[in-house]
Amino acid sequence: MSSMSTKSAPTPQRSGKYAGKAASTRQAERRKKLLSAGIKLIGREGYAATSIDAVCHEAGLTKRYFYESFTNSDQLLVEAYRTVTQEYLSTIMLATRPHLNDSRELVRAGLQQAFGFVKDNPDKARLIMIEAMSVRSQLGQMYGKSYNEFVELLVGFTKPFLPDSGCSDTLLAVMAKGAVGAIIHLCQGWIATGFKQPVDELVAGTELIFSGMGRELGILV
Amino acid sequence: MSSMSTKSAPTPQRSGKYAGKAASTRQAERRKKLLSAGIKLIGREGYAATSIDAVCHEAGLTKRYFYESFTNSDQLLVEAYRTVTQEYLSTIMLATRPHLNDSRELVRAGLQQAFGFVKDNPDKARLIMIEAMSVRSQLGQMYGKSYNEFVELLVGFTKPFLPDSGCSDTLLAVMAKGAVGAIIHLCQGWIATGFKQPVDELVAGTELIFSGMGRELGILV
DNA sequence: ATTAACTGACACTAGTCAGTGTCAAATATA
DNA sequence: TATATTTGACACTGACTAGTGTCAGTTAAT
Repeated sequence: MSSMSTKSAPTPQRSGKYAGKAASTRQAERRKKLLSAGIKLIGREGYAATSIDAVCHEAGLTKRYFYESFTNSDQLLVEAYRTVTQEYLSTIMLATRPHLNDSRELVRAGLQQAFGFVKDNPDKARLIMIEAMSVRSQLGQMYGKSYNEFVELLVGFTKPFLPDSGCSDTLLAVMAKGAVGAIIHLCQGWIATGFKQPVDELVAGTELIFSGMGRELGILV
Repeated sequence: MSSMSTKSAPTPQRSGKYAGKAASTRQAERRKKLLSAGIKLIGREGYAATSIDAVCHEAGLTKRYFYESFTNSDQLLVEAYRTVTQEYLSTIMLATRPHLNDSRELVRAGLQQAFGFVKDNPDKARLIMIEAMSVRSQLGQMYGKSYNEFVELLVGFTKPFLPDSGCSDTLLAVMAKGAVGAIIHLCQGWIATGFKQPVDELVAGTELIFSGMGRELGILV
């Protein structure tokens, strides 16, 4: 197994640098290129229509480097999904940060960003909201997981305003999941129809749903 | 092009019957078998993993008969989707018919059936709620269309209870789409986790969402 | 019984794509 | 300059599958 003695370990003549960059740096750059290419193509053409060759071509790399960073296309999808979902959640958290103490403004800012991101990043949105759920294998769990993060974010937003009586946690969870589902579904339809409808209408309608839920939960609006 | 004269039109020696059934009957039966097989396999294994050969095998027929009824697997999916969606809507309309004048009971009965159908027909549910949306091509429009039928059903339910003031039609449409989205999304998660959660919890949570929306719209609850 | 339509099993083609291998050119160090 | 590593282009294999074709056996009617 291990190289034995004098001759079997040839003295490395290089440090791993190439084009002025360390091996790990280059590797990371390649991975990032592939990920971006994957996000773009899967979001634009769909997962089923996106071949590994196409991703590599889009990234300006060859297959060997694909298999350097991913074991198969499923894993690329999983990583792409994770990356974009993370980004999506981050931008929403960022947009809502200034409004954490005003429930009305909190909802508005959150929804504005939730829909705004989709319009500004249609490929990414298609990826996480449409393509991701079709794939079995690992992603099924993956999808559920990030989805829960989303739900937890919402519950986290809600909790501070909640009167401590009210409804059970399970019920609250169902409602939060439903609310997330409403947003996602509206986005899906919005994407499918080429963003015809103005953002404000979507936000306004969703706001009403949320404020209704708030009322139902005993939150003053 | 057209057959010319005396000899070119050989006298047909049969009426088209076979196994005691007319040609059109047999054709329809085969089509139905293929459709059922498609629904089962696509719902169970996913569209991407379902080959035409597999559908034919499941149906107990050979490929020639597939192409007798469908031009390609996309079309099978479209027809399967149309069929199952129709069935789904019908059962909901049936379940709600006795409660058209009591908004509370109407919602309860509708939701009970909306979730109940999913649990009773997991393959069909997976087909129309998960597999269908992933496919581009014709189905994109198809999906949007049936989806709208769903929304219109909901708006139709709501209208009789609606005070004529209130909100615009566009806003109402957004809310209805959101509500449908909430249900579908809850179902998707439910399917993915193997129906662990009891139906009643889902119904109860969704009821709250609906009653909140009702309040927001000025419907007395 | 003979003939023609129908049926089912299966062979065949052509295209796609995942995953691996080869080789020459480019780059860094000695 | 000489050597080893990194890189990119591309060939190659094997598996899968859509769509078409063939052919022998079965059924219905003359």
